[in-house]
Amino acid sequence: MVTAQQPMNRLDRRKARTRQALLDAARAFLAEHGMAEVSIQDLTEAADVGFGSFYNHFTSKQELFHAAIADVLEEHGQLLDEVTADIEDPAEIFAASVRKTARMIWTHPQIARILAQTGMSYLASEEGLAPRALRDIRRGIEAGRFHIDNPYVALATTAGSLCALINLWVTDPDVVDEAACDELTEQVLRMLGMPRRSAHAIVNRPLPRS
Amino acid sequence: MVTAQQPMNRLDRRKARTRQALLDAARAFLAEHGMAEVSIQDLTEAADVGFGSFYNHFTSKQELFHAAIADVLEEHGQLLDEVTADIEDPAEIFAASVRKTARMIWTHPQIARILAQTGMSYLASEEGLAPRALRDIRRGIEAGRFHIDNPYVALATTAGSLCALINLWVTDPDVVDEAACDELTEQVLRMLGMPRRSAHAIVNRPLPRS
DNA sequence: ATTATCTATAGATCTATAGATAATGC
DNA sequence: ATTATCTATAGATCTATAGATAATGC
Repeated sequence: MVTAQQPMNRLDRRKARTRQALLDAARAFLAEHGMAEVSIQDLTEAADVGFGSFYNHFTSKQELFHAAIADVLEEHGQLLDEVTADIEDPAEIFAASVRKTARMIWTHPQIARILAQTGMSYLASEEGLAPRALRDIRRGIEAGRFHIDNPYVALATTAGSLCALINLWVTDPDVVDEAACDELTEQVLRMLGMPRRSAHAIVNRPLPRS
Repeated sequence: MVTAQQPMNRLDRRKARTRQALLDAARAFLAEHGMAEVSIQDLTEAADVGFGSFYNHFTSKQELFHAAIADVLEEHGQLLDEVTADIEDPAEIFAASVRKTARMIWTHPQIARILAQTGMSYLASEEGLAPRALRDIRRGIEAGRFHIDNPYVALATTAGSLCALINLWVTDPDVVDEAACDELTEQVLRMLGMPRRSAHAIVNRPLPRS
């Protein structure tokens, strides 16, 4: 979603603000209750926007939710790119991505909750973790650091593990701490065929900036 | 849910039939569309039951769906108990459970789809895979076959991987075959700290009867 | 006689739109 | 003058229940 290149006048900005208010409201509901049981009226009220304005921007709840999720995936992807920008080794990029994603339960709780509830359906998506993880898994295999046959299965396992950890945290916050995040990452690396020793070493590296 | 011990007369049987028809309809919808966007009317129509009869058995959609999911978890648990009845080694019980669960996409597609969509929320549940997996993971640790610190994290990872695999199959059936199921199991075993060699060996054992 | 099922319906809620209002562009 | 927002509302849909009907118990 590239921002418009046209000169933005005040009218356009107001329109964008309304749209964003609706997207924000949708995200809040998604994080809290999933996609279920929300009326358009609830959404416009939460967004503090006139009911009819909804239809200036979206034709259905579905469409709004999809747009909101697309934004979430995009933000997640951006974040991972930042964190891994200075890393060369694909295994380390992968590890940092998983560790950072797990830690989003504290740094970006809303995004984390939405990922946990909807992420699984977007494994084949072109945004967010999926394409990046797939890329790193393939590179890792080429570099001889991972030993698996089917990258898609490995991706599913990684994504599923992360979603499950977030879900675990939602229902039982005390069980999940930073050590648990790193342990999960270590387990995922083992799963990809890394020796126990290397897997342990790699998750104890300092995690790059925010 | 123990079946009533009272003598079942015809009236009771009819009542049970109606209830079951509603549960079956709910399962069909759950497998197909998740919990979203189904009216009670849709459900009673699918069950071929008068609309008002719904309220003889359930007070809300939620309640019906919860009962349906409880049944699914129960059936899943039963199936795993059957498959692992004759196995002693906790690691092997665990492996057989995971392999069998993955294969349910072919043997029990409806249950598989429901697990994939709702399973993550029931990680703390007392039914189905969760308590069994937790038991086997703990036993495996005691027996020195698994090497992990946090059984809950391991459970989350296992469940998440399975749900993700099922989701992958739903969106892209060709990617998932029996080999993929066994590879996933092998990866989960590695993740639990088994040496690569043992993990590979254990998923190539013949899988007990249905 | 009892009990569950079914049909019909009142009331609530939700969606989509039309028309009025307010803000901005030129 | 144009464009987005807001308010009000018609029509559709959905829930919960009351009362009639059908099936079974005794």
